[in-house]
Amino acid sequence: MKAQSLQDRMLAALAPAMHAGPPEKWQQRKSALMRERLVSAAIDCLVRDGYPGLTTAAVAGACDVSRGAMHHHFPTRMELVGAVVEQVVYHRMRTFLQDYFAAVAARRQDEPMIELACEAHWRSVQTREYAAWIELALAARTDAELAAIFEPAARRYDAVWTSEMIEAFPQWREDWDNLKLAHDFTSAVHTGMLLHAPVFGTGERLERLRRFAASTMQRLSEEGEASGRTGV
Amino acid sequence: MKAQSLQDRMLAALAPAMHAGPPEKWQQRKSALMRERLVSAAIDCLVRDGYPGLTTAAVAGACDVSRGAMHHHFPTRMELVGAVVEQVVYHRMRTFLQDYFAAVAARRQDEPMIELACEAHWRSVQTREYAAWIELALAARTDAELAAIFEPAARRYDAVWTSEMIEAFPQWREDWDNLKLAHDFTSAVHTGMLLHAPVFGTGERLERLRRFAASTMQRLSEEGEASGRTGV
DNA sequence: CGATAAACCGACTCAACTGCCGGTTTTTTA
DNA sequence: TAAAAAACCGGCAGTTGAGTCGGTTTATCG
Repeated sequence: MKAQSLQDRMLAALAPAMHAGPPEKWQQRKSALMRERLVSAAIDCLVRDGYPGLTTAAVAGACDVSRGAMHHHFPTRMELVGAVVEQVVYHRMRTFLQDYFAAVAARRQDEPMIELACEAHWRSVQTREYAAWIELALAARTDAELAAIFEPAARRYDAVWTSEMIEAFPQWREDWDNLKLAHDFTSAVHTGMLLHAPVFGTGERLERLRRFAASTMQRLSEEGEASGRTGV
Repeated sequence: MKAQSLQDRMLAALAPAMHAGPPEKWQQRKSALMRERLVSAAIDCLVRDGYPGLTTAAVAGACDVSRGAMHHHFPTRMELVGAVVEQVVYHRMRTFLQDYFAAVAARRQDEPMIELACEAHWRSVQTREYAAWIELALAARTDAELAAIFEPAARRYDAVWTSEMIEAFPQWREDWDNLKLAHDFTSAVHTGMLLHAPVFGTGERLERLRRFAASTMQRLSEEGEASGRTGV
């Protein structure tokens, strides 16, 4: 099935480096497990206390291991951060694709695809991994060392999205600029909504904004169809 | 002139506490001047190195004064942060209002007001003070001490905007929900654009998104007019 | 089983930051 | 002009965090 292979290709292009060797002696497996625990704990720290709260002591403590053990897997803090970045980028793509294609498979006949995509994106943006993404993106603005790791990864996410989507939806090709625009727009609005949540709250005011953004995308899509593109 | 008094009222509601005593002995003036220099230097630190980079040593150094002198004006770091928050909130409102009303005064007959407002907002969001606002807003998400200072100020900004605008544009009253929606929407999109700038770049891709957001607001405004509201 | 390597531990050094305080210079006031 | 007050200085804890290192336990292989 086409959607499945698309998912596979996009995820493979962003998969963390470690997902490789299948021989898997027990010690290698134990090591990989520990790395996963450490990365997950690091994401928790990031979400709870922000980038400055991502300290070696906090991460090691959350995993009930010593700082020495952690040093064995991640010699420096920045190497741990690098693993977190890989995981977060991968998870963002995976969550959105899974959610979106599941919704497409289950959709009623009259539901527009673009609406499903907006809703899937909004959900993907509310995960703890995306909260970590935001913390990293913000910190990277003023931390050159982090930017050297994060920004290439963020651009890679963007590049994968762009290159794969143009191949997956050839019928949008004449309207390609609008699909990119829709993606940029949705990303910007949803990120901005998360940032303004302390003021906007999480109730009707936010929900109204979310619906307005989705209907704007709906309209953009209809305009594309009207100007000659065949429906998706 | 009505616009002038509106500005005055909105700015007065957000003005920093220190703008008061007119007697002004030389020493008081000197002290106020030093406080301004320190706050301005703190904003520079915030923009350049983020909230963790806002250290007492960096701020004092940027002003060529000792940490001891700084301690005289701001006994703790958080008191300096409080002054920065006041300044940033005030500046955001001031920049937008001045820019907007200047544009309105100089507009050609066929230019829609909503377009001017979007452009003024986009410009106000590109100042160093708004960059500082973003750093504070983000850091406040995971720093309870900062949140206790910043979030009330941010909500006050929001409340002033809401309460004054409803009075300044009574002809929008039937369409009031849409005006609030437009403001929330524009804030969210522009903030999201700033955050995605490292990926989107600052060229045509960003400009296209900005124009699309502005035209979306234009359309929202026209719908309001069509449904019975008189033009502004 | 013995040797080698990987996983893990706890203590140490070094640097950076905040808050504090005694002392000095400049301005105000009586 | 002398005393009081405000502005300013520089150094001293106390804390926290990153990175390093010798030593210990556990798995792997000959």
